[in-house]
Amino acid sequence: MVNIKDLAKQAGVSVTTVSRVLNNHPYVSDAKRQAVNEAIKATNYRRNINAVHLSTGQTHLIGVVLPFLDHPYFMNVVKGITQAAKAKGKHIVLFETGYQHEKEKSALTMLENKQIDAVIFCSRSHQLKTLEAYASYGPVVLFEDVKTNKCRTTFINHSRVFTEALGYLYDQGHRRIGYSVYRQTGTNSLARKKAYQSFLVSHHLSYNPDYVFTGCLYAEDGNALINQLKCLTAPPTAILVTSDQVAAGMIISARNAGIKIPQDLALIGFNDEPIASLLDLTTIKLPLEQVGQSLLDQALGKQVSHREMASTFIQRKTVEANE
Amino acid sequence: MVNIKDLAKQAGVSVTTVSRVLNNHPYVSDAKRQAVNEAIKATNYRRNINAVHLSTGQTHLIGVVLPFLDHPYFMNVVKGITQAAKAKGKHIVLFETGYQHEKEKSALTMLENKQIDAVIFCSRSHQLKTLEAYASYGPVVLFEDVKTNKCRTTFINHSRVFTEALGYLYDQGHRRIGYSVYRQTGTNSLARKKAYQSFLVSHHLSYNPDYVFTGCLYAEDGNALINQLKCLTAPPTAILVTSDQVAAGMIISARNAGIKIPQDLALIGFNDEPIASLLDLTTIKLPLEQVGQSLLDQALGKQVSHREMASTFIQRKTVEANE
DNA sequence: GGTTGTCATGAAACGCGTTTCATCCGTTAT
DNA sequence: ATAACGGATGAAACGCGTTTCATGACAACC
Repeated sequence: MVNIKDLAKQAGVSVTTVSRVLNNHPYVSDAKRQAVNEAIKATNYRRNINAVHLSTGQTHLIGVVLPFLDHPYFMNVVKGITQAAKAKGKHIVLFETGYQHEKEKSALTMLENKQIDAVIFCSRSHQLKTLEAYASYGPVVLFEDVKTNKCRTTFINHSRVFTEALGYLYDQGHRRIGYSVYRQTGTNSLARKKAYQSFLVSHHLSYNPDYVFTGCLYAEDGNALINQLKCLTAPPTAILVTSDQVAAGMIISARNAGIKIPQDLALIGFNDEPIASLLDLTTIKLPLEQVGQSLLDQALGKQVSHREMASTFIQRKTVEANE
Repeated sequence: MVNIKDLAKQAGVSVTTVSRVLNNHPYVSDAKRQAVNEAIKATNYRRNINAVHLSTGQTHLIGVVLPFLDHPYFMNVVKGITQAAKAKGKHIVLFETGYQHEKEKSALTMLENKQIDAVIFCSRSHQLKTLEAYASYGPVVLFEDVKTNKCRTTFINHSRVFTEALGYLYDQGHRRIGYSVYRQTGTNSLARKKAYQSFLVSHHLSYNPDYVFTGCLYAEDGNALINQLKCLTAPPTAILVTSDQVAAGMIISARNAGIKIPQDLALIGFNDEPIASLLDLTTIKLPLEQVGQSLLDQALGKQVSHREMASTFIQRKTVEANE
């Protein structure tokens, strides 16, 4: 294997000059630059990436922490992150945690040990403070709407999105409106809860705990949700479902249960996953790939920044029946 | 940052001995081993991973090449690979290619440049010969059933699986049997085609090109397939669908089109994706996570090996209607 | 003419763990 | 008693690119 030293000898310059050519630095005369380039070609030189890493102290590895890989929501974020990473010559290290504390911690420890340059939390179970404490070791990026001057964030204003969606359902005549989430305590869920409660108050509706469904993530959970619904004497007439997966499960189960959508039950999903268009599901599209790109961008950035991403309401046929 | 040299001084031993302790090598006396371990604790020493990489010449990075990330099939393989990688202290570099030649090539080039230690092809568009040529630079692992003594393989015998499934449908009385695949030219598709043709011959059935559906990968494609079906005067009474995604799309579209499943159309899916149980889809489960683990294992192994993985027939309600 | 500044260039320091090789010592085998 | 061998240990070589700092040359400015 030829190295930069051989190259220098071959081109009749110093290793510094070679390095400068390699990294496109200024202050190299055209003659020498060309000589180096020729030597590179002649020797089929390959830069030793490990030596670069040792020298620069960077690993070019970005940790990506998420609970589940097998869900379109996270998958799309990862897709965006991966694309952006490739463009920047970075690699990603996946931490599929299932919200286990220790697994999240292992990502933080790797950041502390400089085994990764930065870490992106797509979702977390650790406290914000814990993550902030590690921000001194390297960039910590969050996909959630929290106030912090230590971590970078890209987020969706779930509070506003939820409020708007609830308002839309209200305007369609719905008065018994429910919603589903996965966790009760995540930042997003908390924001939604707050928005929901505020909405009820401002519209003079009473709170019914039976209208709030938790643990909903996959299509099977939508199936279970429909079964729960059947036990209610006054079931909700509309539900905001925080994943199209779940909504899809609901639509399929509802058919079997003889529940007509949207007549008996209106649904609004989230994410605009592929299944949504197939089932004509009205949904709120989130720009997850862009979110991923943004997250990676922030992971590489110098400054702490905060970015809000917009969502899009996609009207199909699970709220209003008319074509 | 303390380094191995400081550590050696602190413990009163040579760097070699420290290295031996760090790597659990034999031939270190208990006394020295303990002294080193104490020094490690006292100084909060962290091994510089980049120095290790430079020294060993390994990157601990494994390339994973696949066409699409957003499909349960590949996602599950990646999941298995990622899990196994974590256990072995390796990291994965994803190459989402969309079957573009150049993108696949970039993975091979990285292998050549020693930027990754090995590369796993979950699916490929390049010729086998091309991949084999790169096997001299590092392990090349394939998820397909091909004869090669240069690349390692983990595979499913799609030919046998297909033959069995076709036989099952035949025994159920079906004589107009079709199948769907994504690509026409992939190893798996070719194996299936062969199995299909052989099956027709041995069962004295005639070949009808209208019964072979290509370009089927996502649920939407299942929707399109049903539309195609409606144009046929003698549509197949049973279809082998090589992804539950597609089968799911078909089931949903079939309902809207008034096609009864399984009475009018029997379906067997593949992969046992989550949606399959929800829709009571009879399917052939592939152990994709285990496949992923095996692939990674082979990527790290010294020897070229070939492993067949078994599939499982999961009977639900899209072939036989009874009970 | 002297000062200041820009461009060009290379020597040397820096980052750090792994592994080979030589050596020394004590023990077992002959 | 002596050769042979295994265990223990450290010096030194190896892997290699980046970056700081010093220096020289030349142009521009006062």
